[in-house]
Amino acid sequence: MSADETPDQSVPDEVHEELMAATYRALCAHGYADLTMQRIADEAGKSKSLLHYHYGTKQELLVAFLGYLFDRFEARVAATEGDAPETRLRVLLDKMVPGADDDRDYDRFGLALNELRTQAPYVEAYREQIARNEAVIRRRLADIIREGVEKGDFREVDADRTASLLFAALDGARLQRVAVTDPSGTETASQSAFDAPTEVRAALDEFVVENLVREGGDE
Amino acid sequence: MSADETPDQSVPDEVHEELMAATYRALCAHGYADLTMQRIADEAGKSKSLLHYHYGTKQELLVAFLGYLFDRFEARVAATEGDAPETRLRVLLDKMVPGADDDRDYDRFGLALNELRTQAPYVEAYREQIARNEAVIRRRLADIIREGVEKGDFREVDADRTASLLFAALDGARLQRVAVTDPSGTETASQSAFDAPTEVRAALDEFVVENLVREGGDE
DNA sequence: AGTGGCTGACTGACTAGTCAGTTAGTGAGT
DNA sequence: ACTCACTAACTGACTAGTCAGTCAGCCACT
Repeated sequence: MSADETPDQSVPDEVHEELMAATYRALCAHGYADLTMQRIADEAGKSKSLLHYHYGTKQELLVAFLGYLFDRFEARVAATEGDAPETRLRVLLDKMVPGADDDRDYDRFGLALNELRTQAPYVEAYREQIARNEAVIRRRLADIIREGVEKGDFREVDADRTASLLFAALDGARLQRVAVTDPSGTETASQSAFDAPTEVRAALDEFVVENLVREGGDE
Repeated sequence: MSADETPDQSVPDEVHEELMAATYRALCAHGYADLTMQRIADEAGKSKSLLHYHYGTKQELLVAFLGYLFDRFEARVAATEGDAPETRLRVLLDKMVPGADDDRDYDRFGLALNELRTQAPYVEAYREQIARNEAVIRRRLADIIREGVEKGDFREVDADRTASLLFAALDGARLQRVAVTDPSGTETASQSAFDAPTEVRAALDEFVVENLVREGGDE
């Protein structure tokens, strides 16, 4: 089935799921820089050797993990198919920058994922996997915008370019929140009471979404 | 106990400059994850012990380095003072996302700096320094926009919010370019011939800057 | 009785940080 | 001018610790 990215070794689905979930938890708990095979093993309640047994190297395990994440994201996004472009756009944007109401440790995870991503330029296997994932997401954004333009809901804009802006801005916003936010909960520095993702979402709505949507005929 | 908490004062200017430059080069060459005291020392042609002698720990050395970077950026930005808001805005944006024509290893450095930044949530000393730096940059953006609004060059927008969007978008763009770009020069994956920063700059010009600049009466 | 899933003990490579000691320079007393 | 005392800059060798990856063998099946 979806045990696609691990070519030779057929990891039993049940074990695979368990180890991927353990990797997720370990990333949330320790971040990528302090992620060790031992910590993942501890999180799974299994031995470190088992990880090597199933995935070979740490790098291969993490590539498998990226594939696992991608599958999950795709599944979530596919659920919105069929809705109106504007709705789908807003939902997708919300999905990419979870508000404070969302999953508590999503922040910690997004943080760790960003760490992992910064390693992409140095690790070809990461780079491939990540580039593939992001290209698909960006394409989805562009498709939604294109659909909106065709249906007449949106102004005639360059869909790819607009998608790039949205993607980049949200990405940057997430990065900023994450960089300034202390995961232990304490508020830091002088510039508090300022939430980058919220600000950016508001600005995007003002400049892009509102600007995109044609006057008249909604709701 | 010789190594004190105040590196900038205790380290002789000449040596400080040399070691900071060596740190810069070491970051370009190896990235943050593979940055070791030995590599910095090698780059400086000095011993590893010297780094510890002057800065105490690796963390303190890197905090000093962030301060060094910040000073340099401030100096560069201050040079544009006095120009028209629109010009200053465009120049500053260009400065934040260097085109392909710019410094060759700026890409590699920006990459390493992103790595370092992702460690901010885990290292309070980094977080403080980085938050301080970014707050000042964002404030500069906002000031320029505010000035533009006051002079009547720009539409009446929320300066802080707009600055946040610009900052976040450019940040995300830089991150994306960097994540997909292979530092060794080889083109990767299918999605080539697409430069995120360029796309985003274009989109920002379309949605924000053009939108910002007054062209006679509208609204 | 043999195979796949799994483990504990181990290794080799590597790293931040320490420490005793060297070198070069400065200034004071004679 | 020549020691002597002191100090800052600097180094090589070392410690203590971490980590990915290996390997011989255990256990539960069939």
